Amino acid sequence: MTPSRGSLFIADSLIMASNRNDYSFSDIEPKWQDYWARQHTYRAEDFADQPSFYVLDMFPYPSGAGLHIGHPEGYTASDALKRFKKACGYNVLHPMGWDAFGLPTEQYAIKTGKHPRETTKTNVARFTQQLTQLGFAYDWEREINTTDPEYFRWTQWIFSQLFKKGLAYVDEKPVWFCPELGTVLANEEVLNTPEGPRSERGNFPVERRPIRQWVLRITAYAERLIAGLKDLDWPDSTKRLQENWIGRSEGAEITFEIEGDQGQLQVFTTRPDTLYGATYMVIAPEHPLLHTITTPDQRDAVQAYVENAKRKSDLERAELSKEKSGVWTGATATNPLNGKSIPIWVADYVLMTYGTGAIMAVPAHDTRDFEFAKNFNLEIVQVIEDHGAAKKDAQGVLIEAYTGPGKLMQSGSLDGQDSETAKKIVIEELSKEGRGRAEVNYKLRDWLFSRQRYWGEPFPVLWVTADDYEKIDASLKPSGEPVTAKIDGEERFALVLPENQLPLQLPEVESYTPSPDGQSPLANADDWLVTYLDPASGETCSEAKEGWVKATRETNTMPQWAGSCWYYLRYIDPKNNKAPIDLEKEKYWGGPDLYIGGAEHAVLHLLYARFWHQVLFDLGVVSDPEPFKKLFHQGIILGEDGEKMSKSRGNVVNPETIIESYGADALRLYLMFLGPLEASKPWNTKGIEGIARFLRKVWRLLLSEDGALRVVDSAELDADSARTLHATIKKVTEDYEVLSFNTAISQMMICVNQLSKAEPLPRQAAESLLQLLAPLAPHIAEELWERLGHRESIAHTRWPEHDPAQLVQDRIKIVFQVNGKYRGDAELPADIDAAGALAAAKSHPKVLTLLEGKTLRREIYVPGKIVNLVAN
RNA sequence: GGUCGAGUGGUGGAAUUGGUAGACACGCAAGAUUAAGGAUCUUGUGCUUUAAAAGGCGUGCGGGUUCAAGUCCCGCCUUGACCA
Repeated sequence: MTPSRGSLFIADSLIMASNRNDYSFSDIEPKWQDYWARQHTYRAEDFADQPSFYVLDMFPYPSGAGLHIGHPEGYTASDALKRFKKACGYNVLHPMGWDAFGLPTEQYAIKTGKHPRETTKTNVARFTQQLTQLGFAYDWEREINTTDPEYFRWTQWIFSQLFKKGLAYVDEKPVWFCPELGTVLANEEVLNTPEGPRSERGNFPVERRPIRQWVLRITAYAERLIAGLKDLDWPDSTKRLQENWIGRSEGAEITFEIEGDQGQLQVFTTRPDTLYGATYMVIAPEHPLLHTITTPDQRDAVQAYVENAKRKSDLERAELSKEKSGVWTGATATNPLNGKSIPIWVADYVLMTYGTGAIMAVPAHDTRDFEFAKNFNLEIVQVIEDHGAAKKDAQGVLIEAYTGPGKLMQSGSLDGQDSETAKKIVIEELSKEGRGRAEVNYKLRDWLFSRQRYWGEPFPVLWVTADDYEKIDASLKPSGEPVTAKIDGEERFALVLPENQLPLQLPEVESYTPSPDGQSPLANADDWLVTYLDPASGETCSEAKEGWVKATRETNTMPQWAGSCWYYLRYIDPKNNKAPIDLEKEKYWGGPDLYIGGAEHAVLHLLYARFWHQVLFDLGVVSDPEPFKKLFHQGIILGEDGEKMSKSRGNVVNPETIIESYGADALRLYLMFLGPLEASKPWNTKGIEGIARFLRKVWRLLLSEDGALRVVDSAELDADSARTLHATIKKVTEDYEVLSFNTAISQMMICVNQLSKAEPLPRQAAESLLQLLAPLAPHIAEELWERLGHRESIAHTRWPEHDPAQLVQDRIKIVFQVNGKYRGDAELPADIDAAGALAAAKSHPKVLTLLEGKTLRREIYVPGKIVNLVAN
């Protein structure tokens, strides 16, 4: 294996020669990466007697493509912050893990037959290597992987808790199904495109199909999810987004009698004050009462209309700009306030999934109702005064809905009331008669929680017959109503596996391909599918036993969101095999002090995780109802052309090639130097030269070309350099705290430029500079630190503090303005008074000429800054 | 259509309790050094009038407040994100 001693020796000495004196990042970087890993430099210690700081990144999906340049952006910020906080004396927790269930791996398995487990392993190894190469020093002892049975065991456990609390149920509503992907999708995973509804992943057409689904009752937490937002330190835009997504609206549920004794119709409205203006009603094509109320002569038209509506998406149907369609059902209802008879129409702009699936239409004051009424010549009655604000034609007829404020009119006894008061009166009157009540409605729908896929967490659920269900111990059942479903045409009851039966592992299957009818690949794993169960303990066995009951397993798997809903908790206690997390550890670390991740997860992941966390809080698993107190969205790195990086555009920048040419430190610094962390900014490969120069300057600042140290132990820094150094310590410290890395780097550049003029360079100054640089460029900082003679890592040194006394200047520049324009300046004593400053200004030659022949009207002196002389 | 955000040199971006706009970089130009350089160093670089000195104009557009506005207020334009 070894060729010959001689040749090796020569090669070594050659490397050494280039290595000693030049900044050779390719030698330095692996050395320190290895050091941090072996020394466990950034190990987080439970219960250490220091303040804790937990910084969390959104963990990646380990795709086959490896890291792209977007990953290191946020990860550099968190790595730098972690190193900074540690130097400031915090016990830091900065973990990393893998959101490894998911479609691409499974697609790859379908194509190649390779088990997703194997692909995941390969991809994780690649990602780990790439992250290490970037100098990210995680506490790898806390690494988690959502596909690890020891992890998803607790994901399943959390699902069981949801099930037992009655927060999980099975439904067979129409859901989005994507034939291409072979799975159903959540509303959030479907995009509204000009070609109709498409899957977010892959942009394939999707359609509505009724399929048996697991659904989580997130709507039960809608109120708390809105209320909890208030105190979070999140970007306002993200909070607003979640708020809109939950879509709370206050209003009333009102009961209309259907004429001809056909029962009642419930509607939800946010404008009960406009009830007198309700001139017709609309029910959704899916409304259960539609067929009962439709009159025989309208039946065919209604039937045809309903068929047509099935093909449209909710978004398509709700589109404002679209021409409204609809058909009269032949039925009429009675307006509960004025007893007027109004027609009931069916129209697809009313959605079954929102409110009650029926509305009272007030065309005068609702845009969509107005368009509909115009289209079908329905009566329009204005009941809110507009005082000339509404658009009307020459005859004084409304030409569009008036949605503004105003007092009531044409509303009987309510005339003259303002809307808000009228709402209350109407609700009060109706509820007295039992025809209505105040009601809060949410746009948020329950969370469709199952996928017909292989590569996901199996549900810890068994289906049994009604008779057998009776025998099952209550601890395996939901607290409220049983969860039932028709499976193969027969009614079955759901129960969950007991904790000691978890994790429920995925079976080995021959094919990962889902069947075109929406059946999961798990449905073909016969041995796994059927099991026998002890009704008392929930223990299972593949053989039938005396007194045990036969059960079939749930064949759906959980969506990718499941694992990411609670991973931030598991980092705190990754090896716990008694509970998802130990409460004492949870209390010690608290939630993440900072969560850094892209804004694209503003509604999905962040809302789901908050929901689970609230449930875990109710269960006593965690001590705080909110998981992420502080959130930061990094912007995205665009391609050099200013467009989003994508393979098809060919503008993708690969971090590995940048590291090869410039090193990880340069890449890290440059990513942070590009602009504010939160901004989207274009990559520019040329710009990294400036950073590379900066790093070489730092190297040369401390080491001369022959490799000798340039620092002098006992030297004093000149006043200018000292001021710059201390100003830099101050600014960099403040900037790191708020993630303003771009300005911190500028300041360090200024400092290096200044210090390179200082001769000799005191050791103290050089060391402070390295400490400031270390969070962002840790490799070069460690290397130079070592060459300065230190035996211990720079990570263990205490963060430098600036000396305010060094910042004080005895002479300062005062700017002179005449009539608000700069005309000169002067160095004046810092403590100069107004009279002195004004006198200095007035004696400045240029100021003198400008004031000549003019009368001085006003003199302004802003202490330490500016003199403005107003004259004409 | 609505909501929110953003418009600053050739480029990325600094600067907001209102106080010299363009820090720091990239790029470009000139020079030095070098066998060479995609290395290093120095100088210059918002636009414009001018030989120069010295001016004028400048933060999307138009108004306003103020001694003073990139920063505050009003209206508009463009653009991005999200929602409908």
